[in-house]
Amino acid sequence: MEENQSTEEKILAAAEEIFIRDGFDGARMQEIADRASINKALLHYYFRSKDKLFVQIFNKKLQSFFPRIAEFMLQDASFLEKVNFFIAEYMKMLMKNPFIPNFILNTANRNPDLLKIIDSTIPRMIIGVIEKEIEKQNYRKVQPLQFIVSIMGMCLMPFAGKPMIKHIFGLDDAAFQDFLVKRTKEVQLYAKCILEQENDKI
Amino acid sequence: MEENQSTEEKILAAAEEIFIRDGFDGARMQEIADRASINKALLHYYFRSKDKLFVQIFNKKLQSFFPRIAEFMLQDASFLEKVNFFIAEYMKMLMKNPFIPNFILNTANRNPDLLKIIDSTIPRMIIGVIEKEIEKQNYRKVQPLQFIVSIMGMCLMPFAGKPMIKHIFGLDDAAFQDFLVKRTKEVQLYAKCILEQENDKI
DNA sequence: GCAAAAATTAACCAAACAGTTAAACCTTTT
DNA sequence: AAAAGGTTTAACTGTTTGGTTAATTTTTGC
Repeated sequence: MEENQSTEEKILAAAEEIFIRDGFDGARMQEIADRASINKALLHYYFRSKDKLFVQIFNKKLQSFFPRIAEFMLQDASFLEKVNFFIAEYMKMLMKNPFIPNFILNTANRNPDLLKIIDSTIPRMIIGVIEKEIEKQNYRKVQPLQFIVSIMGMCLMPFAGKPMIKHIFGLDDAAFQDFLVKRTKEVQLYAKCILEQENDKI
Repeated sequence: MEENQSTEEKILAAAEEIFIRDGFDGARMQEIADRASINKALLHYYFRSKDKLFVQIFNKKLQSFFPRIAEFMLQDASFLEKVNFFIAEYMKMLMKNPFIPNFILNTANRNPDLLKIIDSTIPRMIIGVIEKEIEKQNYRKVQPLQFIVSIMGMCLMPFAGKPMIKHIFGLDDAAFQDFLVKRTKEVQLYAKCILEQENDKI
């Protein structure tokens, strides 16, 4: 625990760790207090309830889950460049926050109402961009939603499924890390394959 | 609650529902008992502890998470046929058990030791088959592990991320169902694209 | 039909939990 | 320097939880 943090920051940092590791139901207020090196009553002094503290953490993490790519998507780079950029940025974020996918997806499944704060303007604008790009370019008629979900699935899977993948394929930490490092380029390649597939092959 | 089930079956059915919906920490023994229409003490009479009951459910679900495809993978159909079969079978299973991905992946993340019962012989055999097929056929040098993880990610994502996808893209139940129905063919198409990408394009 | 065994229940228990209270402590203001 | 307001703590509370116990009911074996 760093000393030069304010109490509120210490609490948020501790709560983030515990909630992300244990989920809402598994997390204990006492453990959050211990990790922040404060008395448990202070948690309630600052955040009133477990729910309110959790929502705070969840909303914060939810924002990093949706990459800030709006600006880039509207630039006039080629579509493939945009897709590659998205994949690279997203994988970078995931490498830094490997437990986000599980935390967000699981919480969203248990309590979909928490998603209400999301502003869907940007994701839907991206769909629009993709639709136009696909029509404009000689890419086959990929369904934008199916395409996006596939890209996200390919990016997220190694993180959401890490223990599973490591176990069934017998990878140690080094081997898994190697797998992760190579993943960005592989997903970018797959995206290119999917987009450039000629129409007559379908 | 069906009447012609044995008490043990009633408990297992109720526990499955509750554990899959709420996870281990969120589940309550009392609620499982209520749903099975029995006294809570009976749970412990039959399964001793919450942990033991949970492990029973988890192991059962874990098996359906790994499709029985060993036989098919060893037949002499074409590789693309095998991949398509895998995707179709897996999507079929997921349609029937839409909450499995979240339950399994989340539990595995929180408690990787529970994966120890998995027999990895078959998954690794499949890797071997893919390696041979890729070498034999004129497919480019796809990395088998990357390829499998991608296929699984594309299949699982709609289920693990259902509330998220529905919300950010504004889909109602019907629209999401439509998305799901079209998904199998789309993933099969993507898999084909990935495999058939000519070497010189890379 | 009856005794032994298995199944089921109501009542209970100790631990764990989120949240509260009232007092102590520190910092700022005047 | 002392009042005031914000911060922190120890101790506590009411409830929920997984699990137990001892008694009761049902089933089984003879």
